[in-house]
Amino acid sequence: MSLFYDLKLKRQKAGAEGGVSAVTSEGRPEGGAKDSGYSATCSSDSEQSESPASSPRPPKYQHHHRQVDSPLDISPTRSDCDSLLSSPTSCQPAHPSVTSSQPNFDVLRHAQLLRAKTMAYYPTIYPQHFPPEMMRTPARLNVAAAGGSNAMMANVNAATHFVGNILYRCLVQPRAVMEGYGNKTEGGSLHQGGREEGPVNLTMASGRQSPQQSLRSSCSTARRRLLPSSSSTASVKSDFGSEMSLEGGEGEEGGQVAAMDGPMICMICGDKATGLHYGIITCEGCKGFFKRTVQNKRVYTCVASGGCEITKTQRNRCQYCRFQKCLKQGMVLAAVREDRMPGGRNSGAVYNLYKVKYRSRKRKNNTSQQQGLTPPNKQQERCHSESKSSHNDGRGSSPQAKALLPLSSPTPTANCHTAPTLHKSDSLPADTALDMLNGPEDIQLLSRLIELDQLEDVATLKSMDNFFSDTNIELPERLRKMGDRMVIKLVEWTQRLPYLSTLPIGLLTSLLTHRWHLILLLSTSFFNVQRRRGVKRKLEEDSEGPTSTSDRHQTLLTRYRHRLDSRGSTHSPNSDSSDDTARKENGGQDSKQVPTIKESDAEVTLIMAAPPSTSPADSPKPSTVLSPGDKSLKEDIHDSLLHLQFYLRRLLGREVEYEELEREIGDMLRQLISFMRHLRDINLSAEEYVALKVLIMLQDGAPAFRLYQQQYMNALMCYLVRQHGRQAQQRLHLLLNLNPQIQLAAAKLLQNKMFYVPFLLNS
DNA sequence: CTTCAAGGCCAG
DNA sequence: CTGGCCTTGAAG
Ligand SMILES: [Zn+2]
Ligand SMILES: [Zn+2]
Repeated sequence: MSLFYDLKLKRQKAGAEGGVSAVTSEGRPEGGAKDSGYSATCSSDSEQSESPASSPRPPKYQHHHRQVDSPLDISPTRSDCDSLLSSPTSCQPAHPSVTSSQPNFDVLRHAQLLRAKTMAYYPTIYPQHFPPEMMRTPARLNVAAAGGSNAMMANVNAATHFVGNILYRCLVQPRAVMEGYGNKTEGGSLHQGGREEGPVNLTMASGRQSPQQSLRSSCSTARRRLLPSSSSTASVKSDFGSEMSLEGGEGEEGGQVAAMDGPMICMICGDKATGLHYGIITCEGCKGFFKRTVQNKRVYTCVASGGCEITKTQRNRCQYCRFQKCLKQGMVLAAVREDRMPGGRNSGAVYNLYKVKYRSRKRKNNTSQQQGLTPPNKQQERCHSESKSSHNDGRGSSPQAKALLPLSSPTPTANCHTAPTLHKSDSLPADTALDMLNGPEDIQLLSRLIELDQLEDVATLKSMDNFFSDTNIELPERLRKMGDRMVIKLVEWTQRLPYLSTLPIGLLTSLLTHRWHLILLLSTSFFNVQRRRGVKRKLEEDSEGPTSTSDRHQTLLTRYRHRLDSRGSTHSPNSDSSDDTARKENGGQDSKQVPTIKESDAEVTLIMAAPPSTSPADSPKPSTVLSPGDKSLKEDIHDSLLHLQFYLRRLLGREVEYEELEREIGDMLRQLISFMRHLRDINLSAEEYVALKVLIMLQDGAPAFRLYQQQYMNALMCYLVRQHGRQAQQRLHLLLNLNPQIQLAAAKLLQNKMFYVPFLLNS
């Protein structure tokens, strides 16, 4: 097994509690498997450990002369750069191990799968944009092919060079870039004008921050604590209930849906079933397996190709495939209670997701009158007893409307669990194709994204430990190195992205060219927030025992909400934000949600695609309540200024006046800090962060990317549904709202030639 | 009071 | 980690 798996195993052991753990089949203790040979089906070819992608050659940057017009400008001069370009080490990844990560088989498989499917529906897309050879050769294979420099490597070099050129120039010479490339891009190049200003009034909340000067962030854990942003998602009342109830997942293959004969058969493994569990009929084992997986947020990997057969005797051979089957068969994630409250019945919202209802479990006629032309061959247990039909009707109209929108948010539920199902009847075949592509894999997509993000060390300058200390090297050189690393990281990152990794690197490069600033801003901001969180948490842990009353309190609160929820109570105790624990752990998420509950998909799309200059005004902001944050914001800015002052002094080797600094970048910093604070306040999770990043990169691009965008959007939505239940849509809206803010802040950074600032803040 | 799905327990 | 068995507790 390659390094890839070894790492995962270690992680599993290490981060047992709380965080998402990734495990492979091998991850299990031998003893666990009933039959020792469980690797029979899954073993497959082990990965040939590939050597880290040989580092791309340093790009040759060309610069335009420019004069240093600001005392804070630390851009290198042309001569500086040119003379340094030849440095052979400049582009060597600091951590070779990092670069060796490659998409695993699943990724490739999915990508290929998707490719195949999309090709079927869009016969014109690929030939047009992607040369066949490119499509046929997954990046990973190229790398593995080792051999000398192959075509792949050449591509990487080219891409690195290209993007690097631009990125570097943006970093140090934003003006040139803006003028040179700014307008030639179709989609979202930085909008020159960035004269926006204020509309980004996100602030709020209390909280003090401490500008950590010490870089103690543990970089290795790219997937830090994924802990669910807020454990109490069960807020009461929300008209979302019905919205969410999806299209009663048309059944697709019902697997061995026992003919209902005497003994019930597990729909997952065929073992003797003990009843309805999480939406379908399963055995005790599959029930427990599903519960543990969801509760512990475990992520598996199939060592084979993801097609392992799940039977009573083999079900323990591959957790990945077992879980996939669970999802495919319709087990409902939301049925696993976050508050762990036993007994009772699930709320209607969850119940509506069930494929099989408690009641009419015995008679499972199959008269689906839906529009779904799903082959009703295999009868699914579905009872259209009560409300179900009404839900379907309700949403029936929406799909049409959003069909044409590029960024329409997916329907909350169904996509997560049911594969091909859904309405194929609706208009465009295109959308049908999209739906077809949504498999249960969605659930794990985000986890995978987190794993392969690996941008933390760049965003925090972690990998540039000698960035400040190494005074032997000229500042320009160090800056250039930083730029190099960023470029390489970004390019590599795009190549690791599921689905996208098979695209010609030229396309990815093109995307990056137009979006790198947004991606970097989001990344740096996210990790900045992450670090503060980490520090804060640490302080808290140090001061108080592990599980104290606060935990219990939290649980109780959650339970309370859960109860109310299931009862359909109408009065919402949103005001309970006064509760200490609620505010602390929850970040006030619930109470902060804006009333704009049902945003039409159209609006969502608008927000996502809207240029910074216009969107801020119309997009509903999470207008925060109290504004004790005002003072805090000032403090934050002040701290950041001090922080920057400190580092700039080190970098420049001379004193920097605080006032001067404030004058120069105060404005921009205010915007940047506001954005970071906003991220903190909404408690952006790692999953949301990675998903958002990809979505931003793909936004309003070529139509060919819509499919991919939809993929990621669905994955995000699945995650949100799982985390926020009925408030998923609101959450999505909140997240998409970040886009214009990001564009504003990023544009401002470029405009002021201060793109290095967020990096320094993280150092 | 009976159902029965959810969570918990804990040998294996 | 698994999964058989037990306790819960809203719904009927
Ligand atoms: Zn089973
Ligand atoms: Zn498998």
